[in-house]
Amino acid sequence: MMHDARGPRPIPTLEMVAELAGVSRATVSRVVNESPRVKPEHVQAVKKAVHALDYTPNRAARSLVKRRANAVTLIVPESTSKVFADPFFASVVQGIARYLTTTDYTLNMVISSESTPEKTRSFLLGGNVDGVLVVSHHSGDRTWTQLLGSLPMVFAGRPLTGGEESYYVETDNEQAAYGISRLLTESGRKHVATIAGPQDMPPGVDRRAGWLTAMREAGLGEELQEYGDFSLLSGTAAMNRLLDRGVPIDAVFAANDQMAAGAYTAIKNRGLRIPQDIAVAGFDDDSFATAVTPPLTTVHHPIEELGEKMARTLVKLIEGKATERVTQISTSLVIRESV
Amino acid sequence: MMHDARGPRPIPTLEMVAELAGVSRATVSRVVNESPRVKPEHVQAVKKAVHALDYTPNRAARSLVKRRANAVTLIVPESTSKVFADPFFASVVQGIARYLTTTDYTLNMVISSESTPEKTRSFLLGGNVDGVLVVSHHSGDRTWTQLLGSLPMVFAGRPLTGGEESYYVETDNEQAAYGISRLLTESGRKHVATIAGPQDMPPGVDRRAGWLTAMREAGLGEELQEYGDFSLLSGTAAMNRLLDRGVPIDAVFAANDQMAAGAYTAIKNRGLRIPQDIAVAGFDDDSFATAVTPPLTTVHHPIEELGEKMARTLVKLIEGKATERVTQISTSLVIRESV
DNA sequence: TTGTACGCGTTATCAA
DNA sequence: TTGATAACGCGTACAA
Repeated sequence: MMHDARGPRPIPTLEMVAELAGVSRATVSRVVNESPRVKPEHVQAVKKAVHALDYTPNRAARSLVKRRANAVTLIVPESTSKVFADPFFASVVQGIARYLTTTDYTLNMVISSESTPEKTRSFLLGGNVDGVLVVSHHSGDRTWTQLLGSLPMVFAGRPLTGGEESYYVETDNEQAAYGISRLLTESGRKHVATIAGPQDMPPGVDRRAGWLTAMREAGLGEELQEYGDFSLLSGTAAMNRLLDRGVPIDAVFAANDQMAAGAYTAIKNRGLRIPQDIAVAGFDDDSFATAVTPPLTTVHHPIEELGEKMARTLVKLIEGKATERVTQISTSLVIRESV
Repeated sequence: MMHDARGPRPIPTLEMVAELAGVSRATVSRVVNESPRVKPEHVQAVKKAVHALDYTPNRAARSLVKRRANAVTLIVPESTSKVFADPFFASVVQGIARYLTTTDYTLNMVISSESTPEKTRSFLLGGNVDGVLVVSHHSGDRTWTQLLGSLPMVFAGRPLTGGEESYYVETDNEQAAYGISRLLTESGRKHVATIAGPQDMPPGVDRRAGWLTAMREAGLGEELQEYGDFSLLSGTAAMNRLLDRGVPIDAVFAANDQMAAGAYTAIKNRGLRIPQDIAVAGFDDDSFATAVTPPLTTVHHPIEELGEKMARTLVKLIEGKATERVTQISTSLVIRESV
């Protein structure tokens, strides 16, 4: 019995398929690309050969002639990556990747290190990529809005700059924040505070606005505001500042779950009970929401879906199909035990 | 004043650079690839032209001739992605991406959806990728170990199968677990329990082993073991089972921070205090470690570094350079307030 | 030290 | 309906 001549299996080419199937390369190409006018028996022969050889088209060769990379790039600003405790990023990527595997676009990631913006820029503009996805908390980083004219781009969340022309997918933060704040006021709470996010990010601004609307509607005061940076510790600090004011507080809406979790610490440290003394509501429904005791009542924010829709929009854009410029993600209330 | 003739800027080619610099394409190519023997003045002229045109080599064309994709793929098994609450994944990717931007490899991600294993396989074997990184909790998924002979691969963590031949980066889980368990015994605790991870994953096995060694060394019993699945809720459940045994417990080592955080809930619900009544130690130093009260004493696990080393190893492998088959990541103790 | 010429694997054009 | 053949942009023997 002979040895297999092992070693790295040579990568099959279109030419090899053609030979095996007894047709020309052109015909194989047509079959592979599902071109209509090919004699059925040839189609069969080619498919059989493709299968036998386990042939996969060479992306590089294809890109070269089609002048298209069939790839989209996900940009992760370095600033985001440092605040990585946040489950947001992973979920968005998840959604993006999952959708893209159903297309034949490849997803590649770059960390836009401040050190080499040049390098990133020319990579993007060098024809290596058909489109760009930007996930950043400081959404719409100036750096990238410049690329807007040159390359299809989709942002996660409404960019602060260039919002009029750019494509993005966003949650209706204001509406959702309003909804959960109302939950607080309607349950009879009279002194409803908020721990708002940074006011230089849309989610920070909008979630605060939603709270504000609910307060006005309920005829409650607007004084009980403090700001955090979406981190857990900042939530604790903000809650402490609120409690230090010495005025009654019987509920608080935090602009995300991490800050809500932080608020728990401050509240419990003063011997106050959740929700009996102070009701707490959050936003995002991330892993922190169930990590705390009592489990947090919050806004369910389908982040993976956000990623998926970003990718879907980008692909349409690349292929020149009609697409909404802004896509809304819908949220829902998750009632747990903190209100 | 004339209008700029805007519109999508044509992508500059090597040929255009050559023309502008007044040399042949071959010379430009040599300059771009830092080939030594080029007349200095030509080098200057070419560099100038490259800059003027903002020229970037076309990856596709380059791949085609070099028969190399200059790309590595990160595989995320779908099973991992469903348990996405875990900060582990994001950090690993972070580390990988950050390192790769310093090389000229591109990082692309695929979710290995169970639905299309074929597609993934032929993508990988089709010459579109020079190497593969696998990040999975059930490390060394059978699916991928099959590729071992055909493509350079690096795993996050020691694979359960194929561990003898594959390249991987891992934390010395056992040593670290031993270290933090000793912290418990040496502080005078006499009834030290563990909430171990699943015994079908190396981190689960090894962290438990480390605890066991510490117990034996201290002459303490080995009975106080319960298992979780690394999730927060499983931590609570396991701790409850331990407490329900009705025997004394004055310390517990959880195999990760999430389970430790879960244990907090169970402990507090019984009116016990941390660390006065029960000391708690975790593993990973992830965001949960500081999210809980009191802050968790744990093992600092530099996950981003793990990602970086994976990428570094893979690149060496691809380029045929010598590399250790297994790389160890070192940990350290983080003393907070739970012990 | 430089340039010419060929080939990488694929698709597109055109003639048959 | 098919098959030659010419690009696509680049690297690299080889010759000069």
